[in-house]
Amino acid sequence: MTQFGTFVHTARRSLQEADRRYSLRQVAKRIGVEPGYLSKIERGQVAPPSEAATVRLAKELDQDPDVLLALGGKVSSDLQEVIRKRPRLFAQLIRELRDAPDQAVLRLVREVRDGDW
Amino acid sequence: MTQFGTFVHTARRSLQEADRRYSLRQVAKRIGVEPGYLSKIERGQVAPPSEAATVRLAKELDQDPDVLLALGGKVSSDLQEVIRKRPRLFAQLIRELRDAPDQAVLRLVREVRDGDW
DNA sequence: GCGAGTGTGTAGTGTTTAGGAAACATGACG
DNA sequence: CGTCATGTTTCCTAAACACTACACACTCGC
Repeated sequence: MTQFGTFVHTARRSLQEADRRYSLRQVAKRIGVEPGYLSKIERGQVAPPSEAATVRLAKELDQDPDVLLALGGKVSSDLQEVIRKRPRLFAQLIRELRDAPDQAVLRLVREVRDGDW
Repeated sequence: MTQFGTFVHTARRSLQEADRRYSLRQVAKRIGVEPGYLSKIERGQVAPPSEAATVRLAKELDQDPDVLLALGGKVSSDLQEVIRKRPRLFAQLIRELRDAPDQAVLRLVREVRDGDW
């Protein structure tokens, strides 16, 4: 999963260009990990961090946590909880949507948001 | 999660009543774990087993793997993969459906199955 | 009463996860 | 030159995960 490291590195670099508070060290400090660890993460030398750390990192870099978690091979635990509460229902829905085009999924989202149940 | 152990124990016992091939030892052997381990699982003395072992157990006991995984605090990795491929889309949909009644989710499932995209 | 089969208790094992500590090298600048 | 600040490297580890090995005790059928 070098995807993860590259993504983080690129995002941070881009912020750093405009604002030197986005050095590796300062970002590491703000999200509560050691600089050495963040360095290894960016270079893909270690596995992506825990869910909690990933979310802190995403927020710090102004990225979507769900996307960053996905790059790290994870799924947010609050989503998992929703599924676990009604496993048959959600398993069926999600498998059904595996090959559906984005459009179709989006339509469902809207349909639900307009709360017509 | 003693839910898990109790569920497994009950399911196995019920099968065992009619068919003595469903002793703890024989089931353990068929799903490829040590009897002592399965015993501890049923009594909640250890955490629920890995995803792979859970699925084998579910099939052996003629139960829905997704349900058993859920009882074990897990979500099937193939579902996770679907989500990880389009994290924003699925995160939004699932969160939107968190409080929706079963009826509403079911309607979506049918809607999608009737493939109207 | 003994052998087969049943479930259980204790102890220990290898692997993975999720990092921390500290030293090192580089470059920029005043 | 000295001294920041930057990123990197090496080494280490505590805890959780997912089990195995094996001895023990009980009971049922013959």
